[in-house]
Amino acid sequence: MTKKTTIYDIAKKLNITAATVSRALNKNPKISDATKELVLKTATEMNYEQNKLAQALKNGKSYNVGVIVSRIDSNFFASIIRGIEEELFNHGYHVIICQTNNNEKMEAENINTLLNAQVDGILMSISNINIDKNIMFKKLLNKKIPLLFFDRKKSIPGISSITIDDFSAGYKATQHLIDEGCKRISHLSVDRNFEIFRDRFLGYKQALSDNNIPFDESLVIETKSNIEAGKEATKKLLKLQNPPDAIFSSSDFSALGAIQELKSQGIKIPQEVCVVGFSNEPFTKFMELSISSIDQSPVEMGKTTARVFIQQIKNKEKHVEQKVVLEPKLIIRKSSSKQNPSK
Amino acid sequence: MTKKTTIYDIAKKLNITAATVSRALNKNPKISDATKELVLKTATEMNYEQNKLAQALKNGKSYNVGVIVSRIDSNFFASIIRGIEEELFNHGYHVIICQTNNNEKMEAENINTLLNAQVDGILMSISNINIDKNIMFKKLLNKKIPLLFFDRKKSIPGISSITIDDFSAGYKATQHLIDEGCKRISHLSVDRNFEIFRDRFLGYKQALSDNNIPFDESLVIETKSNIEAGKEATKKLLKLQNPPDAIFSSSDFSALGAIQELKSQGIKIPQEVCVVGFSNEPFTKFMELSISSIDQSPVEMGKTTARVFIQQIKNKEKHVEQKVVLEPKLIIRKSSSKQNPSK
DNA sequence: CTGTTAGCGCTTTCAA
DNA sequence: TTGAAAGCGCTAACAG
Repeated sequence: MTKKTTIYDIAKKLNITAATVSRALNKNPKISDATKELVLKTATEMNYEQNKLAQALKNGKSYNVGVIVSRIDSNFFASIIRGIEEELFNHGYHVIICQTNNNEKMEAENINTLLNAQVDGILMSISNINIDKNIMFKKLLNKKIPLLFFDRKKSIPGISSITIDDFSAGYKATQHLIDEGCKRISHLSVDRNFEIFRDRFLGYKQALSDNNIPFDESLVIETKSNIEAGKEATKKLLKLQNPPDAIFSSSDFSALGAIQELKSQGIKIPQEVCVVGFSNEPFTKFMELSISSIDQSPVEMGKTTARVFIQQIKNKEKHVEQKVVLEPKLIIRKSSSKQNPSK
Repeated sequence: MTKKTTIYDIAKKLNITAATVSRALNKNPKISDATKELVLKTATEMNYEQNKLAQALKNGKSYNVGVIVSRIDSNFFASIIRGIEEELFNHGYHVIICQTNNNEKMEAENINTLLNAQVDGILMSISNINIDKNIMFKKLLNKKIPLLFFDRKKSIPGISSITIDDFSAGYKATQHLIDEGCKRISHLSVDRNFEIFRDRFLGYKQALSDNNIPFDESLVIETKSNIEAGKEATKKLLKLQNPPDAIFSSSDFSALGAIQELKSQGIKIPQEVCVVGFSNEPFTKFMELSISSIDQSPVEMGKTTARVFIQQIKNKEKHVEQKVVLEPKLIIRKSSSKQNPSK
């Protein structure tokens, strides 16, 4: 519980000046090896600890990075953050996390407090904030600190983003279902104001078109990303005159709901209806009837986001806009393997 | 991209002094409402943003709290962090997350960088650090900033902890299996150097004893917390002369492994063997054969941890040691419901 | 109710 | 190679 030792204490003890101590500690080449060593030694002796705060104030660099997500207790975001943290830690940065619950007000508030905290950058999966009107967001854009989007992005000139190719993901999933012999493929979509969900939908549509399967509006239902919603949507689909023989869901949770509903109505999966989800949530693999899904390699996405951030920090002025697009992986499991249901 | 405005800029514009501006901004009661209003107004006009760094340096309070866990991409820890963040946000604190991967070196390093970053407190789920020998940890204990344990604690005088009653959890799970009519209950344990795993084991043992069921060493296997380990352990158990009719696992993942192994050997669950896991991971609920488990209410645990931290910060000197013990909830699902397998 | 002054701990010109 | 001095932006004690 002793008083903190500062560079002044070290300086006094060594009869040198604080500036020299500072330089020695920072391995400044203009300091003689002798004093360097001496300073380092006494520093540890006196239990000296660098005060990053003072350093940050002086240098205008806090070595803190803000990460904004809707919620952290989703495997997808948690994995991204894991990637970010691991990568950034190696560069001496700390990660401050903020949750928005998809609430615009919270998004703005988080940006605000992060800016006040003088973070060196903000990495965010953007949700409902209005990028044209929101004052906080505009303020953020005017800052010199890098802003990066991951997963959920908005297209803004000069702003980098790290995403997966959601169009390709939608396409792959749909093509796979077609390859399995499905003819009437329905799609459980989520709010298509989000680019990611719109792109998945467009990929789905394109795959149909490329295979000369007519697009049927009634087979597309926009719903929430949860089990109950998946059930409800599936109920509706099954009431159609001509019900689907496959469901591609933009969410693993609604895919699970769909499966539960299908089962409860005695419909065989995958024989009668194939199902593919999205995100490769852990549970999809664990189910007895394992669920096919799209893997977004979230840890990799996080690491990449961190790397791009580091690049931008290093390059100072020339913040080249980077649009990194990771390729999604289709994971085929039982819920959509007619050929080889033992898979 | 304009230069940051400081309180000095505001002061100059208003022909008052920076101190007054500071006071006005901080709603100091000794400032006239007139100037207060004026300052606030010009502050927003000039796009003023408080620099928390300077404030922190001056006050010795960063309003940052460090949270150390083994990994963030586990539903349990992610949920705890969710709770912590939500609660702390309301008090103006930010959460810096660190992952250790159960590695002592990383644990120490994280403590070190967090202290350098001048966090106002450290909330951690401790794993392998040696509290008697590790220099960094001792340094931490000598600090005036609060240290709190959640979930995985060590008993240290003066240090508060927020845990669940793991003994009770082990007891409840075992008692439930006994109530289901199981006679030979095995236990998949994890490294019992951790208090939590030891306590679960002890609860298990106590329940057996209270029900006059002899404790059989051969039914207890210490294993890792993953599917493969669960399978392996179960294989061993099934080779016993007198195999178990129930498995209580300290981990949902090894419980899942156990279930997979049992099934592959054609053993009926729960009719022939009942299974109870631990942690109430999301997947346990989603399985067709849903898995009974112990819910640790992680979000609540996080919120409670945050609240205790806030208390300690407010009470300054009198850091009363608090040992909050939350009651675990047994969630009975299909994997252990002989009576009512439809449950 | 407001101004003056000093300082949190560190870095960084400028000089020597 | 090192020292002296100023300042990052803010707050608090003291004075008026």
